[in-house]
Amino acid sequence: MQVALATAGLAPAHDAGRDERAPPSLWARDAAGAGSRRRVAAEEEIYAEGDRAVHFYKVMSGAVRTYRLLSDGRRQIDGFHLPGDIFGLEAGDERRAGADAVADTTLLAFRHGDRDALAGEAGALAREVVAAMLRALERAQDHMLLLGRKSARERVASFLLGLAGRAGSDGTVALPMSRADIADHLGLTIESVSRTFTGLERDGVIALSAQRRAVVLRDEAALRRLDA
Amino acid sequence: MQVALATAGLAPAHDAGRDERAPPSLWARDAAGAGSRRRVAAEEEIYAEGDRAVHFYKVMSGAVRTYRLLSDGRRQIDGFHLPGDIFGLEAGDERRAGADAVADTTLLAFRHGDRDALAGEAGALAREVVAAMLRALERAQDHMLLLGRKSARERVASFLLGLAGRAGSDGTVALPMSRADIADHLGLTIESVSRTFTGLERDGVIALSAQRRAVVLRDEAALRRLDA
DNA sequence: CGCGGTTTTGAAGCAGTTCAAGTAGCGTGG
DNA sequence: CCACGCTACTTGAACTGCTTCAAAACCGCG
Repeated sequence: MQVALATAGLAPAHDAGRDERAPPSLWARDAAGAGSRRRVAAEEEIYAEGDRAVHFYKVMSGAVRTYRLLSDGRRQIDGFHLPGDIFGLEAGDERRAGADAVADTTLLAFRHGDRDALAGEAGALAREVVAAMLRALERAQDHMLLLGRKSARERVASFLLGLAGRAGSDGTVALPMSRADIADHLGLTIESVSRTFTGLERDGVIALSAQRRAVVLRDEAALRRLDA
Repeated sequence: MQVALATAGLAPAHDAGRDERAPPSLWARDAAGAGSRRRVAAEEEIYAEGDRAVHFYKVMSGAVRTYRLLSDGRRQIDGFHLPGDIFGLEAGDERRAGADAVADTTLLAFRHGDRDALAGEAGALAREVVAAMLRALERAQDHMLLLGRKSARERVASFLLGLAGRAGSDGTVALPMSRADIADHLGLTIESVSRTFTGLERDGVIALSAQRRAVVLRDEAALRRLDA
């Protein structure tokens, strides 16, 4: 039940202006296209709201959150981005959301300007970008339904199923993000998230690992029923 | 604070298959491009979730809501579409949201297939479609923040300011939609919406018309403060 | 082994919901 | 033209799911 991108866009490229952050020196051409590699440590900022949008990214490893803030600090994480996901596309030339690494992360960075060039030919990346945009929109819809109309238990169920569907290998789901991140994604408090996990475990629907950062889906059918 | 499109997409056109509804006979070529005119009465369905997506639309007059449903009937309206807005673009060939007219409405309908043709040249419509997609994404983000983190009063304030910004001529905002529609858009109940309106009126922030379907923004600054 | 951060648990509070009337606008038909 | 009946909106009162505030348990780490 994740929402994907910050915002996607086909806006004209703005190559002028300072970059969102001093671009780290760890760049290198990559085989997977025109992207440059960038490494980000856990909890490190990738870009902030208001920054000039120069690049968009593909997650190679790790996990990223994109979020918006209210003036008093309330935060809404609109999506977690896992390996393979593209994020950071913007409609305008300014960041409408912030992004930072949830865990140690490796990214592939592309200039927004390249997109247009790439769009001309039948490049694989161009398709991927368009697909990412569309997926972002669908996820945003799903997430609005979740935030507007689902109970805490339903939200957590949707979240776990969504994660399982994306990163899920077997019935075990890794939770690279903190309870606070989950809470800010699901529109709940950390206490509610924790209590909901506990409740689902008590009911035999899930099992929590000792370190609390992984979940085993014991009764996926029950979760799907909750997903309404 | 509206969210715009159902979902936007550049998916390959699927000209086969039945249309979402028997296309009404009231079609006619229009000067504004390749669109055909379609009239829809208030509360009439334009298309339903699950329908094959054949057209996308531009609102000429009236108002449209696009929404998703949970199995038990809970509804989330992801956006209201006012004159000038484009909605009904889909990533896949199936409708992920339903749409119906809030009031008597006139639409301009375009085949999804046309989009690709139009995209090739530098048509005005093509630009408009892309812009609509991007706007939809930005609005979805704003709306997720609203649904996930704002109080009832803040939600209503955002909603009114959003409407004012779009359809707003002077300080008066028309509300073509019912309280139920507003509630399902803001993730509240009709009672909460009503009480919040009443509360804002009591505090001199807004004034409600006699028929309750229009609002005067008496203290826009106060609303903006609430918008956080 | 003790410290700092995260997660869980507990208890009280409250914003918004739910259930239940009451009121008002409006089209219909007498 | 007004009474009727319908539907939409508002208001009231009680309830509750989630939050808030507080503290305990757990974990990783030096």
